[in-house]
Amino acid sequence: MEHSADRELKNLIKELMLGREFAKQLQVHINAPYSSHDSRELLVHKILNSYEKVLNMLKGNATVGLGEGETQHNTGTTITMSEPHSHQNTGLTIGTSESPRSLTGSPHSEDSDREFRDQDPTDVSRKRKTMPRWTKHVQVSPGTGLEGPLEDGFSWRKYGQKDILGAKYPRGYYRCTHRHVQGCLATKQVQRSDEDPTVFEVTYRGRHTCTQGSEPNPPSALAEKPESGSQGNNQQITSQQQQNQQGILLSFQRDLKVNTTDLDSHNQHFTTFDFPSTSTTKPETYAFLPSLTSNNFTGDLSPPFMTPATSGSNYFSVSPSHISSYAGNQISNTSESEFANLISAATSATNSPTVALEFPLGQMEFDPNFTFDNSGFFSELSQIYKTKK
DNA sequence: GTGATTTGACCCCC
DNA sequence: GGGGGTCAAATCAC
Repeated sequence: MEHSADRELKNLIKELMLGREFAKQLQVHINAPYSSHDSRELLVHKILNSYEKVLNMLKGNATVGLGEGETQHNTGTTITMSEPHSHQNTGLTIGTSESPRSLTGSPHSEDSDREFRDQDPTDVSRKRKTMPRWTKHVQVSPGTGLEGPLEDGFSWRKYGQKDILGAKYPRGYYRCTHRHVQGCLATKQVQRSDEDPTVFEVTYRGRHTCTQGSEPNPPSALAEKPESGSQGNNQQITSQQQQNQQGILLSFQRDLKVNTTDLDSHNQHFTTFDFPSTSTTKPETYAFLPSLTSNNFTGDLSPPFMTPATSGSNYFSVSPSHISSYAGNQISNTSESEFANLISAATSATNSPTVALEFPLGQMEFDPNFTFDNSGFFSELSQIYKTKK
């Protein structure tokens, strides 16, 4: 079994190294004016594929459920992450094998779902099943006139509304505005609560694969228009999304409360986030994922945690220097430090939540200056991984 | 003119 | 077969 673990670990490392190589290539492309959008997308796709393989490997070995009604409680809004295969909010094995299908799809297609379905119906079915879901309960202040829950930092486009059996109010269906351009598959559903019309149940599905870097929003968009129609969840960190984070924070501070009642009891290994009720924390200290397609990495490595708005996203933040150092490193380190770097790169290269949640981060103590290229951390991580076998 | 929303219809999954 | 999710044409708003 030990040998098996070693072998799997080597496979993990191998796959991560592959991903890192793609990331390096991507970095070159990002900085190269001649690089085409398609080639960058292809690289992103390769990277994601690589990391998803890793995540699947990890899932098979270190699956950790958050348990029923996994929530995070801080100020009042309830966030519930759902088992991807289940339509019930019964728990979470955070992680999805879904790949950003539209990254390779034709961006001109309005109907990306159907197009994809035509390509591989079976896969679509699987993707739909494995699409990560998480739900927020958002209370709006009466009299705000808001019919839908709040901007949350992303731009959404409504594509449907349907009356739901047994529900007083229709359910609204939204998808990412960048779906066509960037193939972002993030969607959300907004359902007003029967019991309390001021409460909206917002169910997010899928991850934001949009970088939004290719069409940056005005930096002040959120700050100046906090009540704008843009809504959504956060999955990646780009320059724009960092701004989005501010909007998210403002939004959550204003309207949301995070219920983490059951979280600790279900998994004490998790690094729980502490969502501040006041806005003294820098947005970038929240763990939003640096986008691969943006070289505008920001953020220090403040304590990693996940914000409700990033449920289903990474909660590692990586500093630019770290990223660049990864890209510049030769693969010549010890296996553990290499693993450390790779994991770090991996966590920065995918917005899948799997890595973060399936590593018992809580066993490590994070200090405010912690960095993920800390080889000690990954040495321990590697050790934990082995002992779980 | 362009982009967002509405809404009836269609498709898929349970 | 029914319900939920999505599509896409029509309509609206800017």
